[in-house]
Amino acid sequence: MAVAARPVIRPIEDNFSLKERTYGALKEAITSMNIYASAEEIRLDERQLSKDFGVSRTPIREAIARLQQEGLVHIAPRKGVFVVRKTKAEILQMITVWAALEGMAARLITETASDAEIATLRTMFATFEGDQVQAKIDEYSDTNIRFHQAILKMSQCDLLCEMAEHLFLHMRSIRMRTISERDRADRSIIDHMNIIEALEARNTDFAERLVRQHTLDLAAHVEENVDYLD
Amino acid sequence: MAVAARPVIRPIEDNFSLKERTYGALKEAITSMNIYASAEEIRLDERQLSKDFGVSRTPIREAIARLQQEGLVHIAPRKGVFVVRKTKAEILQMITVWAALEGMAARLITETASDAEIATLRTMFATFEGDQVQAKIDEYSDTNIRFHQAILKMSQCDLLCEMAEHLFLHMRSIRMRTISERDRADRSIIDHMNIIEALEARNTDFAERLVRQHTLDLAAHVEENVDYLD
DNA sequence: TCATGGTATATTGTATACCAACACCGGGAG
DNA sequence: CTCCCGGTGTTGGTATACAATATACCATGA
Repeated sequence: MAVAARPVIRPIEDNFSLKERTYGALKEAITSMNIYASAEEIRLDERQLSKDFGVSRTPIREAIARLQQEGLVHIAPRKGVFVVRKTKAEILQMITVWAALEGMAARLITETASDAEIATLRTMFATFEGDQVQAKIDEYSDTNIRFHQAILKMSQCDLLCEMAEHLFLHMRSIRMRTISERDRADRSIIDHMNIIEALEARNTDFAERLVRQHTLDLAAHVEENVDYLD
Repeated sequence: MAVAARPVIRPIEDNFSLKERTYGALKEAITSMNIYASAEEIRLDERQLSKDFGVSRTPIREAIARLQQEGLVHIAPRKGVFVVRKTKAEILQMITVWAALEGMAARLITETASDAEIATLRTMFATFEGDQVQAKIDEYSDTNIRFHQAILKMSQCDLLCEMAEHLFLHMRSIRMRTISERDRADRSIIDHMNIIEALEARNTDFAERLVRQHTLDLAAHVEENVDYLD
């Protein structure tokens, strides 16, 4: 059968509104910058942004309103819009909540995920056999993050994933590298393997406990070693 | 002594901007209405709201942008803004996350709260001695909600509290009354007492497990009995 | 009668002008 | 030298005009 002369299947690439694009651009800019590098507050000038983006202030303001709701910026009436700096206490709370979310994700995985899915977790660490971890410390850092995101995703609970992602967004500006440092990497990979084993064994309570404790250990580490906050 | 000619005491309560007040008003309106009463979508008309509130569209739009970010409304470009209706699956996910959060709260309570604080939980149920529960079913429903909020608050973790509150906001429109029905009230109060005991005993793991299971039981109940969603 | 295309209208998206409030700075008085 | 006060500029807040587009309705022709 001949193919009909249909013009073309054009899904019409997303016509994002200016508000949407401005929101995305600002969010990206904020999360990718190191907020804690300079001591002084970082201010967003509506009119300046308006010129930079080449749009009017209206979409800028709506984007800022959303960023405010998201907790990324603080609007000081008649003074300016400022990027919020999380306090150490707030970071610790975020990690605590993260521990709760990821722990629940682990539970769900033991109940619903397939063996094949769980098996994919092992492959993530295939390149870190033996003592390769120290050598590929940067690469491991990325893998580390992807591992935790994989756990969340595998839970099949979109909300869980979304909320954890949101928390992670706020922590991106803090250099995660310094958090999972060399001396922690070895311990980390052991934890991960134990977690995978618990998942494979469908040991719900144990898997949750391991995941929770692993994340709470991070909190303790931050509590003790991170000092460039506040 | 004559009263000085002070202009007025005015605590200047309305230091809130129009955007802020519009946001609050819309949020209150949305959460207090029963979204699922009618089958058709509920639309918010900017111009209508503009007239109702007596302000221009700008603050309305900024408030709507925030509500969108919060997940309460959906903006369909050039078509209108609509109050989002949560699906049953989304509700179940919210309850699941809630279980994780409140479980973690219970953990924290066993580690940091004072005996006196924990004791206050008992007083909440003082008026429901014996079989009073069935008689005061409505009142118990409120107490039930306050109990869970008290747990979150007592955890001393503001973020935990805030995120749970946010989840609760989305569920308010669903009649919680029907969720904690007569036949569940008895079981509920038993669970609560067990939870309090575990907290008092500082039994971290057990308290968490009881709290988590109590909430997951709710999820199972919703799964089975709630059918006015979707 | 039905399909098709144009058009009117309604609704949000965007730009811009103006306003009110606050910060900042400089000068004068003590 | 310090402190107060007022002018002035900057900034977010608000209103409104205009543009773009989705939708419904209607006319027209097969």
